Amino acid sequence: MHPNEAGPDAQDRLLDAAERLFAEHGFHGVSLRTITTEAGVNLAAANYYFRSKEGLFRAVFERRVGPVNADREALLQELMARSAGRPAVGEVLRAFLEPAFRASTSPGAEMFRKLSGRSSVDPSPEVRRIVYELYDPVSSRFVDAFKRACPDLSREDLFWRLACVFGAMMYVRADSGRLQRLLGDDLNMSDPEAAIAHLIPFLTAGMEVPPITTRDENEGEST
Amino acid sequence: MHPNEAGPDAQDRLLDAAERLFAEHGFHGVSLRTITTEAGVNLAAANYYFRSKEGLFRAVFERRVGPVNADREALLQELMARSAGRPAVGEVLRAFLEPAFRASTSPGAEMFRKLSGRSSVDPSPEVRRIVYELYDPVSSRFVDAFKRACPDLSREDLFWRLACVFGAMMYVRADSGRLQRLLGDDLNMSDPEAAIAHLIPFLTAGMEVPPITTRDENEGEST
DNA sequence: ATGTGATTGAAACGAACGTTTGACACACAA
DNA sequence: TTGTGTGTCAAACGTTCGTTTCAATCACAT
Repeated sequence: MHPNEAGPDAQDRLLDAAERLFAEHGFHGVSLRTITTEAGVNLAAANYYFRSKEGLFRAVFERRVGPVNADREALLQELMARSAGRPAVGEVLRAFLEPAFRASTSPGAEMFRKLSGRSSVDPSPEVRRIVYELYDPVSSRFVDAFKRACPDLSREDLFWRLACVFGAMMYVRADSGRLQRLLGDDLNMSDPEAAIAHLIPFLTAGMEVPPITTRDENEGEST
Repeated sequence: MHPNEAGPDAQDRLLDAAERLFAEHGFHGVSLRTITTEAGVNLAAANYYFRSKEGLFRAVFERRVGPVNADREALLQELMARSAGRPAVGEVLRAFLEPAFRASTSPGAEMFRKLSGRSSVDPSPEVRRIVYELYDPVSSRFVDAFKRACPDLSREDLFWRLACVFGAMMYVRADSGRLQRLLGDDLNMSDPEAAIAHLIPFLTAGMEVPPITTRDENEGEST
């Protein structure tokens, strides 16, 4: 390649610009022309490097999700070893949430958290599909961990409670600005440590509420 | 108007089709041609009745948000009177959540819940702006109610906890299908009564956790 | 019957979209 | 020096977009 020394190369500048603009306008809300202009590269570069607009979108996620998944796996494995397979639910939450908020403090990482949160409930099915494919393998291992941490919960109870966990995590990562409108602009949702410090106690308390539905007899736990 | 007896008129069919397609593909992910074809009306009808694509989107929301806001206002007013201005947080949650899930059982209303949840963190700022404008007046009254229900919480604590509340509500309304992928297709997030029954205990427990940050002296409560 | 205002219809508008092309510039090994 | 692969560039491809136009059509009061 012939770019060089100073600054990131075209591929990285493209990913950075796409990360920001996809987060701020959505996949269908921003054009490759806008992205490539912002990145300072030629329009054709996007298709050259990433085959298509969707390929660029996927590449933005692949760059960030890999490290998050690795951190989550490592924390979960360590937790499982330490707790002999019966972890406290608060510890599972910590292993799940910390990598999601703490992974890298670069300015691009904050943009990606917004993009990831917003894409998790994006109306476009192709957007959600890409996101889920990348997060699912590790997420399903955490579902197992939650089952072990809350053995008294029926699948239905766990379903609804994980909806609260995922929803809260996603809403904070998305940082839509709504609550700042309602409570004051001085408040800030982008501090990873504050997010962790507040979310874990809240969600732990919710997970520890006594079961609502009765646990079905034939629900085996998948050892 | 000259349509009649049988079936909804062009305007309503347009709103119904738009409600579904916006929910499934997003504002920028579906075209007026697709919407008008699905509604069985001429392409020009969308601009004729609603001035623009954005006008149609806004009209979809206005049709549904009005009743939700009215229900919320009524429940909150009744709660405030009954509790002499010091409501239990679980009751505030109930007054906030029940109208959001229960408002109408028509098939269109279920589609709108998805649309509303997904639009709350939509990457496009123009989408979020429309949604917030319609929900905010009543939502800010609920913020006050939460302040009264949790007088020991600092603004920062309340901020993070309401993020969990909004996030959980929005995630369940959005019904992205993610948790069904992880836990099983037999589970169902679209039952309003089940959502209410599970969310309220979970979120109440989270709201009642002891304060994390210390309450600032000069934070006055707005009587 | 006639005029009027509201609605529908087919067609076209210019603009913007994702993508492709082919010529050109560069680095580096042979 | 020559050949090869990689990257850049301006330009164009065909398609689709939101929106507008204007004539045709309808229900209905006059």
